[in-house]
Amino acid sequence: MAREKRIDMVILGLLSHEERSGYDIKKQIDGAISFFWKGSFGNIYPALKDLESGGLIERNASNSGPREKHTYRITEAGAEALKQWLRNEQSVNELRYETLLKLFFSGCDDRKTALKNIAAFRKKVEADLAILKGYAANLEKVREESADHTYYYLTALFGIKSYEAYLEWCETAEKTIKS
Amino acid sequence: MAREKRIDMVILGLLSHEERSGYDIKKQIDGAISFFWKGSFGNIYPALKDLESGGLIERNASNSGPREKHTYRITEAGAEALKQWLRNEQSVNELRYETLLKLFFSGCDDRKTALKNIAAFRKKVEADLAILKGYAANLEKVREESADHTYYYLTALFGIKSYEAYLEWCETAEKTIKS
DNA sequence: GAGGACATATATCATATTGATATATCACCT
DNA sequence: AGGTGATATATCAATATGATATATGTCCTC
Repeated sequence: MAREKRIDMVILGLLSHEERSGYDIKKQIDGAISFFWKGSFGNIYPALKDLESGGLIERNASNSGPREKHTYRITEAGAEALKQWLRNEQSVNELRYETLLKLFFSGCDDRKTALKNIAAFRKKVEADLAILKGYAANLEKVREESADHTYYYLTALFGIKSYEAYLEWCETAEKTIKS
Repeated sequence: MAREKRIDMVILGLLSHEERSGYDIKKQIDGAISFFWKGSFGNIYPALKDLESGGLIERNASNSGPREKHTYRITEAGAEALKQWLRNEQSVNELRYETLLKLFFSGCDDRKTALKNIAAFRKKVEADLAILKGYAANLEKVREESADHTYYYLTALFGIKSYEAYLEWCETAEKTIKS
């Protein structure tokens, strides 16, 4: 069997707080979640249909607005499935870093190429780190309000710590390659 | 268009050093490369055929041994394609961390679940860190021999620095959740 | 030397994901 | 009236994953 559909769990997790449409879900994933998990319309919409036919979510009556938009709510079975997944300690954690792949094969070209790739990586990391820091600062203010905010904060902190380590590594890597 | 086939570049990079079979390539990816890029038979074998028909690699005459095994060598066109890719500064770098996804939604269950997931994550990171450290120690010894080894070492160092940051984060996360 | 376990070697398939594109409405500004 | 960009859903080709199928070679043990 191929890997389980994690997008199902992302959807259930997001719906556990509030009713949402597919479009809303995509926007949310693109925000806070995207740095550790991705989602696309191409898997969100089919997943919504599957979850509905499996009884894990229910579709609300078309909203009153003029535009076609259907929101979904989580069912009890859905909440149970979400909990089961949370309680399963086995998790897939993987990196897909093309920058490291290029560095690994950098012996095939001169060192300037390697340095350029590291410089581009550093630039991206610096930009993303600034975003994460702003996000975490906002979350820290509201951490007392609910446990959820604490968890959101901790995922952001993970990114901050990682990215800071990446920047330190860039220093070392640049020095090593130049020497 | 869907994302470019990076497996092609992994194969070209590996073949740029030595002739190999699909099986050899898989083994190599599973070793040093797997912590930042994955490959499977399901995409390696089709990619070998595509690369061959595109003239980027050539298949050697079946080897003398009794078992079916064909090795491939890189062509000049293949080496050029590899360089072009190396010189393209745009790279896809992404995380897929189910542990963070679970943590993000941990408000749906009690804090014990969150702590268990972090503990499992920590255990895995500690094990992988030990492997990476052993790998890096071996590479440091032979770093003078060729530029390649320096690059291999730097990718391992990236893993070590990241994983050490992860472990620090685990400490903070556990304390925060318990308090 | 028969049998089992495991590594070697290639191939294929169902499922999952990505990234792009298509289509259409709505909100806002000029 | 026209343009831009956000909202909203849907679908598709290309790609990747993980499992399975098939078969041979090697090594150890009983």
